[in-house]
Amino acid sequence: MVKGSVRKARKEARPAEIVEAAFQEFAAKGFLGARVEDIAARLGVTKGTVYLYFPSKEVLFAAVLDTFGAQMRRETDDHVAELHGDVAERLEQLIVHLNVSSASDQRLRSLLVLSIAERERFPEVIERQFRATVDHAAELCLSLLQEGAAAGVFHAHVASRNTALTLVSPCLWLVLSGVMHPNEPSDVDGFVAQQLRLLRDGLFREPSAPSL
Amino acid sequence: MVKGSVRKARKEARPAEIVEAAFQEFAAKGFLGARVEDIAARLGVTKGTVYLYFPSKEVLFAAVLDTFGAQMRRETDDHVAELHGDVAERLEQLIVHLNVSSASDQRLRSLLVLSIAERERFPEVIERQFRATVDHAAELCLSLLQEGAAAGVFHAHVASRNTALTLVSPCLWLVLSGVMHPNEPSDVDGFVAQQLRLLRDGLFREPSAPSL
Amino acid sequence: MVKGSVRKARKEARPAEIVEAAFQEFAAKGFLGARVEDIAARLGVTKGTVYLYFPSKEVLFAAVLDTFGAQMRRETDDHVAELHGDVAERLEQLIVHLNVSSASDQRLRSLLVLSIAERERFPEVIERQFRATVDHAAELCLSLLQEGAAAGVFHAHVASRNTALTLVSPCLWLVLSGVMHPNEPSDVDGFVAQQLRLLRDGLFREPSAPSL
Amino acid sequence: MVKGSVRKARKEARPAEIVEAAFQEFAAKGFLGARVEDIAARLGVTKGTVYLYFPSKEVLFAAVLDTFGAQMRRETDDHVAELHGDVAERLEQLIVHLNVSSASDQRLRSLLVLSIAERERFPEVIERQFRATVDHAAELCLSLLQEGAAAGVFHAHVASRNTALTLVSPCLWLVLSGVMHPNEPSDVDGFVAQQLRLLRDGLFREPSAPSL
DNA sequence: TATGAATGAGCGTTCATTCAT
DNA sequence: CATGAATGAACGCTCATTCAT
Repeated sequence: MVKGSVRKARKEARPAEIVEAAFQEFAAKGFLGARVEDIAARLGVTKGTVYLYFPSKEVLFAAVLDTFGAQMRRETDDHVAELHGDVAERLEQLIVHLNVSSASDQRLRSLLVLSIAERERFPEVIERQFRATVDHAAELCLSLLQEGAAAGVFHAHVASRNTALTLVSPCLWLVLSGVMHPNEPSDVDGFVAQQLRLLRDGLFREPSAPSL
Repeated sequence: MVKGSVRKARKEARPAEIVEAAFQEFAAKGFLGARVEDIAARLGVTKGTVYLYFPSKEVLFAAVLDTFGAQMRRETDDHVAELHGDVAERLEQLIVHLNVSSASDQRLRSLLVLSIAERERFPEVIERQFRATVDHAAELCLSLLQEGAAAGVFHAHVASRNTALTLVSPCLWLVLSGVMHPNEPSDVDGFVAQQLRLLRDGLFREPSAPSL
Repeated sequence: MVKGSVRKARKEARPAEIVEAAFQEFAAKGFLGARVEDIAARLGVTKGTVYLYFPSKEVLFAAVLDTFGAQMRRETDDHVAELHGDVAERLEQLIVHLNVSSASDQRLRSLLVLSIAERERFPEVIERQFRATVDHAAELCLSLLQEGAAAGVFHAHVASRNTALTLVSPCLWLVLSGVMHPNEPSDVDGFVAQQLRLLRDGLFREPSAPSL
Repeated sequence: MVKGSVRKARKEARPAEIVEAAFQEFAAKGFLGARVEDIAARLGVTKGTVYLYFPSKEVLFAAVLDTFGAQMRRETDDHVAELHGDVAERLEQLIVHLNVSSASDQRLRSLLVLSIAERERFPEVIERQFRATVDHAAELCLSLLQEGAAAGVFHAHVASRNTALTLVSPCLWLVLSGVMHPNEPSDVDGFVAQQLRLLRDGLFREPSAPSL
């Protein structure tokens, strides 16, 4: 009983371990730059072992994206399910959450990097991946904007995809900033506070300024 | 004599031609995926010729980033020099320009992609590159925000880097969107109009809503 | 007890089963092309099991050749022991038998293929093997030719190895044909009948034609 | 002029050199056993060079078979064109030629070996190859048999493919013998003389013996 | 200045073999 | 007796780089 279960547990855990290690290597070096041998070395095994579980580097890469893409989407959805309060409060919570995740989640950074860098080599996987993260976030935003507009809380014209994308865009900056300067943590709190303030007050001291 | 000067012209034009061809290959395939032979083939020469002007693929890559990074920066600066009108008008013009460039300039897309994909392999070159584009745009924005705040046109608190980054962020979306779906052109005009409207009116129908 | 003897029977039968399965794989794919895992899979066991009975793929291959080579030789000898009638009748029976075996016995084909393909890798084993089949058949023929010549039934000069080889050669064609076109069964009956007729009548209408 | 022609000559000669070297390696070790590096080493170059001329080991193998198959067929046809004398004389000359070639031509041996060993891996190439050698020889024989039968020189029934194959079969023995025992040269002259004698006189001292 | 044949280090992948269970 | 996860040597193929022409 116990005898078999040790190996079995190992075997069942391996694919996830490999995907995790591969994620790190791919994120750091890109698809071509990552060596299967180095992925294996992260687990303390040799490259042959990787091929026991994945038939090729390509398939492994796709598994990495699918695994973490699904994971990110699930986590976002879980968070959305917990939003509470009126529509303005919920939108604020969503924006804060997206900003905080973008700034702090290493996986998100890596996914974006890989999606951009390898889009030509794995178009379908990455398309799926991209829809599951950036597009998905925009859609969540859009729902709340529509709800708020319908309730008369927001201006009617903000119930648009363009607004949703505008609200989500600062997260791209956070992700990008994390990618380019991983050692200079962003001031997320200040950043998101400023975003919310802009949304509330706009740029101008005089409300409904004529120009711009 | 004439022959000589044709040759000379050729010789002097070659590095730039090679950098241009290399840019296209690198943008399409990444640093590792691009073959020196294919870069040469774009010019109708053979790979040996590339090595007459650049000692290695690495150096060529750095030259590509530096050349186009400087080019982009110069173009942005040139545009900024032509801004006119009051501060609000100039900010609007800048935002429109950044959005339009981000949506339509293939070189911008490629630079961002390469910067992200190869950041680990060429950290210094890309750091420089990144500062010359994204950071630079944010700084230009910030100047105008500070000017507007000082003049009392904008809220005082918007004279911050965080605001500048927020304003610039939608451009990242446009670049990203162009990278991921090059065949589905974005609705830049509608997108930028919505950004400007949000900046003017904020989200809420009731000005100065208490929460958010 | 009963369980034990079942196991024992299993254990004793295993080497033969493995050799049989290996023969099929080797015949189909060659020594290098055959995978130990596939040999094992034919028996419904895993590759570790093969190594319980054979220390290496090489040894297994040698066992395959020796086993089936001996088997073929034994079957030929058994048949020869049953030949009856006068020497001409016995020679005819032998020729028919060799032809029919060559055309119909899959094992013979496989042995010849393996002998030819792997002769450099296993020179001794295959030398043995070859002597046990082709050379052996020629020797059996030669005995009968010598007996017939001594009895004055055949021309004296046919009591030679060269004649024996000539008589045996058509079998090579049948084997080869079966190897190359396994789905186009040869017309063995017509083929052997024609061989016998040639042996009886020669090529020419005028007996003892002067030339040729 | 001279400058370029040295390299050009080299380049034009290379494919043939590589095919020749590859033929030797493939014949000795089989397709899987032959290493591209060893093929290159026979020419004093490195494996990269082989790939300048052939895109893969598979293609190189096919080129080897096609090159030498065509070569053998051409040589046989050339010889047939020079046959002279009456039909019996020409048949004799053809048989002698086929026997001598089979015994002495290393290329023929290698082709047969490769055809047999790699038939599953390269079915079409080898089918073509086989038709160009063995089948082709039988057809040449058949033509003469038909001519002789029509002329009333040979028995009518020998104008059959079965007879042709019977006449050609001893060549298979010579080829096979050369493959298996390259250091024991066959007694071709005696062997072929015996074949011809059998064809003329048959086996029996009494012409038209009743049985067999 | 330009060529392109040649090099050789490097990596993806396979598979015979081992051994802890 | 049997398993099958793990190993690691081997090989096909690629491509940046060199250099004789």
